[in-house]
Amino acid sequence: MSIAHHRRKQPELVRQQLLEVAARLSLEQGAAGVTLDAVSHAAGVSKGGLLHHFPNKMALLDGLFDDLTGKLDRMIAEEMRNDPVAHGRFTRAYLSCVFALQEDADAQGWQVLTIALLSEPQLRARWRLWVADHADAFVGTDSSAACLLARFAADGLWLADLLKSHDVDPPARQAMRSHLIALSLQ
Amino acid sequence: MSIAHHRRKQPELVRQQLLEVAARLSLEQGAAGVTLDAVSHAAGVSKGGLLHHFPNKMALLDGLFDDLTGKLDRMIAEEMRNDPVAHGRFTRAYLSCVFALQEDADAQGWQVLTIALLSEPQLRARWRLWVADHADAFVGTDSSAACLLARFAADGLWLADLLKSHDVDPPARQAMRSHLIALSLQ
DNA sequence: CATAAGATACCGTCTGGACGGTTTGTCAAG
DNA sequence: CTTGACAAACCGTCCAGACGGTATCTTATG
Repeated sequence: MSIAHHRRKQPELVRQQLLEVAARLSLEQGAAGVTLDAVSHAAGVSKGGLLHHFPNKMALLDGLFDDLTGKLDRMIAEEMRNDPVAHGRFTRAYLSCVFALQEDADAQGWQVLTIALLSEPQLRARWRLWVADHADAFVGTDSSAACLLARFAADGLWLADLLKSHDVDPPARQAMRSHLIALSLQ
Repeated sequence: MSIAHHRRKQPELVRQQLLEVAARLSLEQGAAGVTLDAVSHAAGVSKGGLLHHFPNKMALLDGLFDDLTGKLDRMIAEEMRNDPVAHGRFTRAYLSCVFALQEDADAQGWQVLTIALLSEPQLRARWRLWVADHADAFVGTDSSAACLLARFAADGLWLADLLKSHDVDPPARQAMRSHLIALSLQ
């Protein structure tokens, strides 16, 4: 009898909403705040409704993972298309994405994902796979020590942002980025 | 009637054991695996026994935090004492510790701490404090962009080790370290 | 086009188990 | 004999997931 029961059905939108809410909740309340009850309620859907879209909690986290790595892959592909230099091309695209992500609307999603990644061994394994796939794919152009270092530094900055442990002002950020791009070309 | 009741009392040892086990458990089973039941059982102590040493779960995590940051502080101080160059001295000490930590017995502890840090807003705050304190203390010598970058890169490598997402062989590791030390001197 | 017959998208309740924490009791050391 | 170091049973809460139902959508058929 409730609203959602009678409103126009929009499964894809509800699904998206659930993922979005899951990301937001973990930001605000920590990973422990991501409960089926909380997510479904905040998304304006019953728990049964949530479990219809995602048969269990892991599936929800997997959905988040797919969603975000999908976007990341597309962003990276886009960046790589605009880069004429082969050597370090993937690394530079990765850098661009990580630096862009700080102000992006998806930043929240990435943050929850990081937390979930570290917490859930299963998602850790999926991330490992993602990294291995890309390392394989770009072994010819991006396997140098310098490129690896540049990517690690980007990860470190990203981690600092996540923990809000350092405050890096925009000019310093830009300088850092230039430095890392130079590294990727070396 | 049980063993622990009759064995020679050794509270400090039990306390240490509990911290150690908590670290190990989260490594093997993820942060969710760190339950009072699991920790106490694996440490050969009852839950009541655990709660005697740590009045609640947060106190256990706090204990872990104190234990590890204490060790880190001592390691850093030790490294800094042996470094004649003032500029970037803290950064180099930090680098040494992070690189040393990979093979260290405490590595596990640090890994659980990272996970807990990301999961628990309260511990995030404590880490923020630690970073702020050290940034203040060494603002004269280690606040350059190059030093910050070097530390970020070390964090990134550490994260990669935690996630086991990249495999960096020892020579590459060494090269990376040299590079970062050079950065800290620049 | 109408409509029956599924298929899909939900709702709301219930349950079993886990988990953090309390309380009470017991033993041993000083 | 007091106190610290545990044990063991217990409690309230929360949570993942199951289940049975209802409403809307789609499709095929007459």
